[in-house]
Amino acid sequence: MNIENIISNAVSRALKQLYGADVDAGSIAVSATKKEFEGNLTVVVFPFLKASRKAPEATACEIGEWLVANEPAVAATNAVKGFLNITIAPAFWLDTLAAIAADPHFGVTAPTEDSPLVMVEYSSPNTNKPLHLGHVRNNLLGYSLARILEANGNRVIKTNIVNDRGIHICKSMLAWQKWGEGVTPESAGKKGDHLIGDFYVAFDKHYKEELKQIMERDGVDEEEAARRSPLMAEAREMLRKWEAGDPAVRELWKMMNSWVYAGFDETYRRLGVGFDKIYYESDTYLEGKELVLKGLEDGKMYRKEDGSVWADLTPDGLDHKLLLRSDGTSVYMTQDIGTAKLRYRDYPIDKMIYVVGNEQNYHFKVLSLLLDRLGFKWGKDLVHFSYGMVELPEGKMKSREGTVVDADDLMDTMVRDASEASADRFADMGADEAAEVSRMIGMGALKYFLLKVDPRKNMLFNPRESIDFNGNTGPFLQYTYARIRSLLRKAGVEPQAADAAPGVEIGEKETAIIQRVADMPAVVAEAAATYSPALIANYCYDLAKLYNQFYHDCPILREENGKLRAMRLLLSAVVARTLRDSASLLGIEMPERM
RNA sequence: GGUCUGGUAGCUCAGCUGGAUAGAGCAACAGCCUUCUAAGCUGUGGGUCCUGGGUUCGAAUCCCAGCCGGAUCACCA
Repeated sequence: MNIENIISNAVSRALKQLYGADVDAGSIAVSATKKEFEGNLTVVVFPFLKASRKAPEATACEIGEWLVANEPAVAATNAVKGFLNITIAPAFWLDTLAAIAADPHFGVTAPTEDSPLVMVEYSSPNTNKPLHLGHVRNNLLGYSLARILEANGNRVIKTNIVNDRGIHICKSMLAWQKWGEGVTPESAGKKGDHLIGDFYVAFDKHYKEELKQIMERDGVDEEEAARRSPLMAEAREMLRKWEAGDPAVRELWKMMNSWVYAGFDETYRRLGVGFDKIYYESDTYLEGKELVLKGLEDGKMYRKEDGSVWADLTPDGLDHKLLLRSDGTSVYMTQDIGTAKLRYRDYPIDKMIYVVGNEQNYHFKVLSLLLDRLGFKWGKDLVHFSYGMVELPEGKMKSREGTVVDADDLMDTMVRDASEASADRFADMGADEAAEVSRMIGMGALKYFLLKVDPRKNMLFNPRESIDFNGNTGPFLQYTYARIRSLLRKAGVEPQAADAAPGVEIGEKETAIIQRVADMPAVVAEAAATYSPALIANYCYDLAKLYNQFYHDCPILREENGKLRAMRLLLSAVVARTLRDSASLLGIEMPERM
């Protein structure tokens, strides 16, 4: 049981004995004491005034006296207005430190067979272009979220739905046939996803030119020109052939997609993300139709006179939603229903989380209602983990204007900058280790930068700032870790839980750190409940900052009191481990040296 | 226009289940490396928490209205 609970329980008992009031311990607010006041924890007594029928300060004093007399963990209290500040007994902090040190999995709850089965969908790329900065945010959020849920005792399946079919793929294929037949990633010396992306851009360029010519030649507007475009007609014809299973088209499609997947795999590997199960839209896009037709039969949908099928969502405050076109083909929503069906067939999931940008908020609101209507037990409370766009200082990312930040280029830049900024520090390392540490730092900087901000907000990605390794950054966490590891190496002993010996003098800084470390399970639980990697990031930063302050003021290796030195080493080791474990929930790796 | 979402220091962001004098980082300025890693630490300056009402012992936080920004409202995905 953590200290907050001990205190709130004790206060609850105090209220019962002193005033005969029944106050649920869970409703008593216990928070960290502000640093300008004395104490570790603070209880706000204003809510108890009705029961005590006394002034705030008098009530706080009475409860404080009761706590000192009856709760061993409480060493002293002081009351300021309606705030009861509580100083926890040093022995309690030492016990806490020892207990944390003795538990190798502190802060992490392992899932069991009965744990909820949660599926997290993230990444979900199109196969016509390489991943960009927006995908990076998506991937890091999705992966981190999965880690956090796992650390909080859920069974998690990470999944990816690859959008591998459609008109956009055909554009790339057509462009390859027209302007690059025979070119392969090997012959071009390019990652497959980048190569395909180039052809997609080439299509767009030619298409734009063609539109302009048609508009001038025929004197029509853009919309009409698009209808007359031979290029677009060819692309559509290719899509038709693909859907009909034309062997040549399917063969080309397979080959080009395989190039793209090889490229994606490399990007995923560098990002440090992965999946347990990948779905391909080409396998799932027909699946939803059946469910929709079944729903139609059961009267959950309706058919218009042109043959199209709709869902009436007006009872839920939304609109009517198209599910099958008049020609019987499915739309995006229907495909997502189909994907849900396959997933549920494959796994008996209890909860589904979709990591998808906030431009699709409406889509997922509708999907939730429809899945619920169609009988998926997790439909009603599926989670759309919605995140905002990443903007650049120059404005929005627009692929057409070439202001997209490519994921691979970005990672290259981060690692290169880390390497350059660290060249002097790494002088005593071998080339391999220096490269590996640079990689961890560059990636750590990127991951922390993108994960520390509230996901649902649009964020500003400032390339210059992100490679500044000062301040509230990933490298700061890594630096703190590496420094502690170095300290422990120099100490030459592995600290033991028993080093938190009774009677050791323990200062304010140490207790503040133990208090923060002890928070980790609660922080993980809250991050899991609120789907918030940012919470973990801020926790890591807090802890690292506390430790750095401690480090500068309190000698460790030079401490002459053996017990005190051992305790501080133990504390350092515990901080290092907590930093490593919590940062790993963000996918951030910790170097032993830097 | 409807719906959703955001507005906190010059900039980037925390804090939001109501609690004490609203916090970090960057940028600026001033200190601290013969001592465990200075990618650090300490200090100074910097605020109409968008505005106006309401709820109450107490509001950045909750409610209502308004202003500003973003997203969305396709037989696209």
